[in-house]
Amino acid sequence: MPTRAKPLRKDAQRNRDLLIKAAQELYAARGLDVSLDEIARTAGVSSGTLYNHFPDRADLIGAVFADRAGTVVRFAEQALAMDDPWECLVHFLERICELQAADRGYNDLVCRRVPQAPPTEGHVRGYELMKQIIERARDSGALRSDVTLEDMAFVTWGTARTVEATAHVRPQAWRRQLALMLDGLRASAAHPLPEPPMRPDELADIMRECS
Amino acid sequence: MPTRAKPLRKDAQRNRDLLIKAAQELYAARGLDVSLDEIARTAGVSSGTLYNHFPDRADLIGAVFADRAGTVVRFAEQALAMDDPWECLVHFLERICELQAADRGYNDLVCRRVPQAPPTEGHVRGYELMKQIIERARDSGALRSDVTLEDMAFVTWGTARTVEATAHVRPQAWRRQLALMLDGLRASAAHPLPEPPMRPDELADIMRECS
DNA sequence: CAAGAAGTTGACGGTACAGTCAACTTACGG
DNA sequence: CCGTAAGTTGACTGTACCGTCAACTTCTTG
Repeated sequence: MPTRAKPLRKDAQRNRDLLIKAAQELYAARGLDVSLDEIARTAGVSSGTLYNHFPDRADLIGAVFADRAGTVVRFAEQALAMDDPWECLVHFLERICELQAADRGYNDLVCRRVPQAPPTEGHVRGYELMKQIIERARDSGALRSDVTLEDMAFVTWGTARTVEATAHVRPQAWRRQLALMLDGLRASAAHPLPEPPMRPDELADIMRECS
Repeated sequence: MPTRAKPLRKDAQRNRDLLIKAAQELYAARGLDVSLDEIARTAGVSSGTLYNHFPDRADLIGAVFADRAGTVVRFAEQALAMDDPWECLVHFLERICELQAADRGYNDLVCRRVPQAPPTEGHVRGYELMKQIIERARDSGALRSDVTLEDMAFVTWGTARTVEATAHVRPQAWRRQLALMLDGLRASAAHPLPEPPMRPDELADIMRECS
């Protein structure tokens, strides 16, 4: 089945691409708070055209980051191809955090008050692969047995603000934070945890709401 | 030496207090992005009065959080009164994170794009005490030897977004994240770190700019 | 209890942004 | 190459916010 139900007119497609490109660049550089007017201006079209293609702000964000789920899936697959289960986990988390560090928009998306990204099938697949990564690392005895997939959100959230804060002065600082966190995730480091892990549905709620 | 250079008029003092109280409550509940108009409205005064007392947004924020440095100092002193150096560190960090969790305004202040909080002498004292806490824990052999005071920023930044994200669904989730991070800070968990620690002046830059 | 100093008011001007729409322009099928 | 559907434009409305100020009110002091 082909992608488009309605084959977009030539100029319309061109403008759509220009808008997504402009939005992508502005988001990457300055986060998701860029005004829609500025995106239209940067793309060289009028604001009306923007609203024509993307009625809601979320539509534009969705279009810009549509491929990101696929990128994450690729990272996960690359990681799973590695021999050592622990290295696999480390490699995957590093890649994710690099993505956050390289794109402020994506960093925001991770859980800022963003007008709702719709959960695609790519997300589901990424979720499955991440589960594999975690389970493999845990079964190998390298990852502590009391952490869950949901705990990985702590890595992401933890990195998120550090990336923002240190972007200008020390853009690699998050690597140090991640390394400290990883040392805390090793089975050999395990001490009892105070709070039960988040349930999958709780995490889904959190991702969805972002009040 | 008394506090005031100019003894404020009675009603002026009352309005000032009302404004600070209103700002404090709104900040705590919704973060630092509350509009100045709303603060004035909540306090029951006109916007002109607000600008009269606090010409700049930073002045108001400064007034609201003037006592926070003192609170941190108290926490540090309480912690240092404890016997076990490791417990001392844990206790202190938990208190700080509890502060973040209880007050969205403070959580923002930790390093959001905030219009500059002026560094007071209370800050300096807090800094000194924190240094003591770290050194004690390190000298005792409980805290890994390759972490510095500046690394504690990772704890704060890490907690910051987690608190935001989980506030509604799992307000205590940060405790689990903190516990994982603490396990990574133990000497027994130490693996080589990839990035050199932030220098004090770098961290100061980061806190100051918040571009 | 004056009288002026100190403080307050709320309407006002300016700016930035979201979103709409009638008039115009362009592309495409026949 | 023409007619129409598809798409674009940019001015416009509405809203929310910051910050100012001249006229007004309240406190204080002698």
